[in-house]
Amino acid sequence: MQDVARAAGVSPMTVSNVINNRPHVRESTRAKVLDAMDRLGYRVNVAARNLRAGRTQVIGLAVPEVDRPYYGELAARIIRHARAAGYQVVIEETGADREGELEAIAWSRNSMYDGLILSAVGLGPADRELLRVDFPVVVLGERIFDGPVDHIAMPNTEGTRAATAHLIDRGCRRIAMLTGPDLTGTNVSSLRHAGYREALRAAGLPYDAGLVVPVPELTLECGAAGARRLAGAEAGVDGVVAVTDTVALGAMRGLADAGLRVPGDVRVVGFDGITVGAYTLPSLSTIDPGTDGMAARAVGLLVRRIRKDDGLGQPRDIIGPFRLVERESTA
Amino acid sequence: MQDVARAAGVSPMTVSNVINNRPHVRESTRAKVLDAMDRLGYRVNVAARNLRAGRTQVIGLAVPEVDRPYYGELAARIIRHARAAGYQVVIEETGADREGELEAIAWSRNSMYDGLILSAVGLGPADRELLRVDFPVVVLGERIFDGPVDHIAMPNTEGTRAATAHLIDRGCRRIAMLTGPDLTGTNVSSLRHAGYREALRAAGLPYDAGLVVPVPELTLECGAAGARRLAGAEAGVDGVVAVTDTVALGAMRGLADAGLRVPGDVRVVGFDGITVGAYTLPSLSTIDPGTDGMAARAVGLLVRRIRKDDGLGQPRDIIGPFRLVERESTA
DNA sequence: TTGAAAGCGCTAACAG
DNA sequence: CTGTTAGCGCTTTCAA
Repeated sequence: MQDVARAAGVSPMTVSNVINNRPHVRESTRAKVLDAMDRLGYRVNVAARNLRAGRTQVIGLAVPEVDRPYYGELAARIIRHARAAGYQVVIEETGADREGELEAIAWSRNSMYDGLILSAVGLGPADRELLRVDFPVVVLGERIFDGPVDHIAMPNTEGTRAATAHLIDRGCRRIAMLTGPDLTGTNVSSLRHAGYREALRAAGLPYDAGLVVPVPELTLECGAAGARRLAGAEAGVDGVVAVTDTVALGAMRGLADAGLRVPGDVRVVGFDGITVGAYTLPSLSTIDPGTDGMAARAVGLLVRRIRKDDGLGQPRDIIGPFRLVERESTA
Repeated sequence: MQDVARAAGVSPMTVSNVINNRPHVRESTRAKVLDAMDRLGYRVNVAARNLRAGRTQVIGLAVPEVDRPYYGELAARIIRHARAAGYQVVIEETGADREGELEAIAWSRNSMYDGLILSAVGLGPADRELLRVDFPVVVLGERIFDGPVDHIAMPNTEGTRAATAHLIDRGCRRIAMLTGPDLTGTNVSSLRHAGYREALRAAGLPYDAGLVVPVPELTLECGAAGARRLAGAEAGVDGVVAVTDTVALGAMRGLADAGLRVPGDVRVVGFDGITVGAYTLPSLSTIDPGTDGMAARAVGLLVRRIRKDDGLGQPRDIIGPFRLVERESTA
């Protein structure tokens, strides 16, 4: 910048004014500066600007795993909304555990980001105080109500209850659930499992622990293996509620491997509304939590916190709406 | 930091030494400093460190669209390799066009990133000179050979040739291709189309332009629509080569909608080796270009360029190996 | 409309 | 083992 100023015969301040399109610069001066910038191939140094400004225009996004379709779609939407608000997004993987999530928070405070969107699956109400940081954080998807930060939850229990009720509605009577490994606490699996259980109770159906199959990871592979295990162990299963769409897609594969047809023998419903579910054979019925809306709200809230927008007041707890999407897998 | 230094009764330099785990700090001093840091809730200011160091430990990754499974998986792998090398990753979307890609390069030069991995689909040999920047760039996936930057190409033509030959091997004689919109130049679609054509010629099969169906975007939706269009317009098609796995999955859906069975009536093969293809019904045969290997090489090369590692010499052009993965869709 | 001075927070180089 | 000096490149403030 010094160089440009010298080459243009002006002060660095004037160069700065030109770069930032500030008024009160004579046209001829502006032209001289632009010309010098061009000749010298000048680029602003973002690091210096950040230091001076005390912010980076970068937000962090911490998700369990980027290559799970749901998080890929979530990340894409967050990136777009952030960009629209003038922010770049750095993606971190937490590995779907509590430690990774806490680490993401700790890192963020190194002022590399102006704020953090944390898609949490491992944190629970007990970690409430650990979220008390002097730094804008929005937590997505986990149920830590009345915590110190803004929080956008999914309608986990309600959605799964609706999904299960939908199967019952379609005539299923022996409905299994494929869940994650941990049914204690307030993680996604236990909340969705609760919804499954509530729907059974509401319909007067028995809860059979043998029909609840935990899978170690929420992946296609584990979903397929879980479904095969289920098909081998339990007879007469006519419905499967999967904790996520990815697990559901794996399950449809596993059921086919076991010689069961979907929806003929077994109906299947997932949760998340990922795109590919609309195109599989059969297409997958699911609970759509409105991912784009969640992304928009998360970015919007975070940006307002970063800008210290008053009128936001206390941390907010938001639960979005959901929509049951009926497709072929429950037809 | 000043504050910490004052609180600990030492100089800022000593605080810096403690933070960076440098030797030659007496244990008692280190303890005092750590204590002061703790009490004051001190965090290093990354912006200042970046300014001082002239680098950010951040690399940019520009991809067409984050929520296409292939790019999601690619991004995940790049993030992991980058992290292992001590770098964070910012993801930018180019929107799959040349302008977006050039913009990504221009932005990067604003020294926000130490380097850029550009997954290019719109740039062509004509843009070779535009890549001549004083800034480490690795181009992924596009065929700009002998350009000014390192370049990791996919075996587009060879892979599609093998995929098509595989269909011929399986007895297909009227093989269609679903491609992207542009078959001129050196984009992914035209290169893969060339492989398709080569394989037909090698087998002595006629090339029928009516069997080449361009789709406007490489999405599930367009793949499905393209397949339906194909099924309506051409009779006796017994094989489909899709330009990507995503298009292939859409196509399997579209063929089913048209009453055609895969692989009974029509065999389908894709390209990219995305995970979900192993779990669909039927599972998708594909050309696996070794995405993780590409990601590792891209990050490795970029990091060496950033570190000005000599011994790398001239920009490199690398074409990875590929592997035909035979699954149910071509059984 | 333009410029001079000062400092954001950190660390390399060197001195003690 | 610890401290001093200086400067990375930018922009806010105030003066000309």
